[in-house]
Amino acid sequence: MTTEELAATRKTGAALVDDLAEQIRNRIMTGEIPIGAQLRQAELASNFGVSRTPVREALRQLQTSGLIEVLPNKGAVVSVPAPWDVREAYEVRAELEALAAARAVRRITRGQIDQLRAANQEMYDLSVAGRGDGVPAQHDHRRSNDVFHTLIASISGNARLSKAINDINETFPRNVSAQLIVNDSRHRDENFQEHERILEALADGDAQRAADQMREHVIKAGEQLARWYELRSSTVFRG
Amino acid sequence: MTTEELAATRKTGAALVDDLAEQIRNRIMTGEIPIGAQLRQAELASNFGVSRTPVREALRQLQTSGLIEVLPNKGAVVSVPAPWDVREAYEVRAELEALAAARAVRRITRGQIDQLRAANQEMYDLSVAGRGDGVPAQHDHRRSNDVFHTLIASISGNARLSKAINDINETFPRNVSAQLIVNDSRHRDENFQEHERILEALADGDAQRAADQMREHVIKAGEQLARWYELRSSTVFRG
DNA sequence: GAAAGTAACATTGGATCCAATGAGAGGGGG
DNA sequence: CCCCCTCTCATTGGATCCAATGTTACTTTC
Repeated sequence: MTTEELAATRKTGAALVDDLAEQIRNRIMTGEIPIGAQLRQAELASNFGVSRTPVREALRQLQTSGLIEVLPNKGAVVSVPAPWDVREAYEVRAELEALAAARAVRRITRGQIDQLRAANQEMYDLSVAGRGDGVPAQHDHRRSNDVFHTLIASISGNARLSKAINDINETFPRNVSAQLIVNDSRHRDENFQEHERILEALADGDAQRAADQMREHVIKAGEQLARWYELRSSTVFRG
Repeated sequence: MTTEELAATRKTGAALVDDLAEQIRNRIMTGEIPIGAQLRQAELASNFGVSRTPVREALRQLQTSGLIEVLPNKGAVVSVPAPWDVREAYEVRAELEALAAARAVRRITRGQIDQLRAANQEMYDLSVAGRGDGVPAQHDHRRSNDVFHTLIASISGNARLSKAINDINETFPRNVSAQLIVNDSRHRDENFQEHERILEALADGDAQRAADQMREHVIKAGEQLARWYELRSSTVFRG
């Protein structure tokens, strides 16, 4: 299908705009729209079968969340994350997820621990099975990883905390980090074991350890992502 | 002057929309536009001397940041904060500001400590002088308070952290907390002394204590704000 | 042949238009 | 007397319009 108007079964108002923003965000997150790419209003409008008006409102939302940058009279481009900015953001995210893990200790149930363990195992299996399979494997992997992290955040019982973590996550396309973990067995194993350590701390009811393990894990993930963007920018300058 | 078009000297594009969003946000933050109030596009448009188009984009930005809610075909209203939501948000803010304080310890200079001390003293003096003077005193007080907190955040050296803290702050109108502190001498004194304790920890280079004091201070402020909203909602239901 | 100017084209951006939905008043029926 | 229906008005929301700005390719000149 050339357009996705079928999916947007005649929504209207805030619903339509939010939906547009969500779909554009997804395309950026998955890398379908690459970093630095121009977002032309007319093109997006025809893609989604609407006029430019709601598209522009959706772009404003994405601008506010920092995923795109809007230059006066030049339009919107997907933000290219600076490595230092990634490190800063992940330091914040690490602290927030550490808080979430600490809080989750007091509220987590046996069933939820099993759920988390299953998500982690699934993520590992997907990584092993999908080596080199490219985009779909990365996509599935990212989903399981998101399940793991968002589940802990939601168990924390603080909706604002979940939202704050999510807001940071939505700032950077993360298909790249999935790529790393899927294709590099060392990263994959480390990632799996870090999750397991967090799980153990949660199961033990050790809030301090859960927080520390989570903080360390997220910082490490951020470092990998920052490195990837460093590599990428130097490649771009060469190529 | 009836309109503020003078201030908006023919801006255009993202600059105009951002400016509109900023001005509307200010009016909400100061209470000039009260909580729960309807925001009519046509009214705002004529107030600012523009058409409804950029106003709608500005409203989308405010919607994304959570300050207003947009209901389909019914327009935008200023969000009325639920007390539990305020507590949750301030728990997050407390953690972020604690991190900022801890990080600031390693970077703060003697001059900056003096600056902070001056801001705190000014805030106290303004509170004493402005008792009962109403809106202007509250406004000045809130500004000095903001200086104190944003300065520490900026000293932390993590721009994302500053932004995350700011994003949470911009979610709730805070004229009310200023009102509390200006008019209640006990709150005023406690606020002053909490700031002093944070300053001492910063001056001593004690990251742990700075973080703990800051966390406690912000949680307490959040509790006050939440209480205020509780009181308000029960009053509204009676009146 | 290169650089600068210019003219056509593409794109953004605010204003305006009209359809659609919602709110409220007035009137008719139970 | 109260309830409900309908008609009208206010407001939102997407589409369209036109001016303004930016970009690119072509031409002209040195």
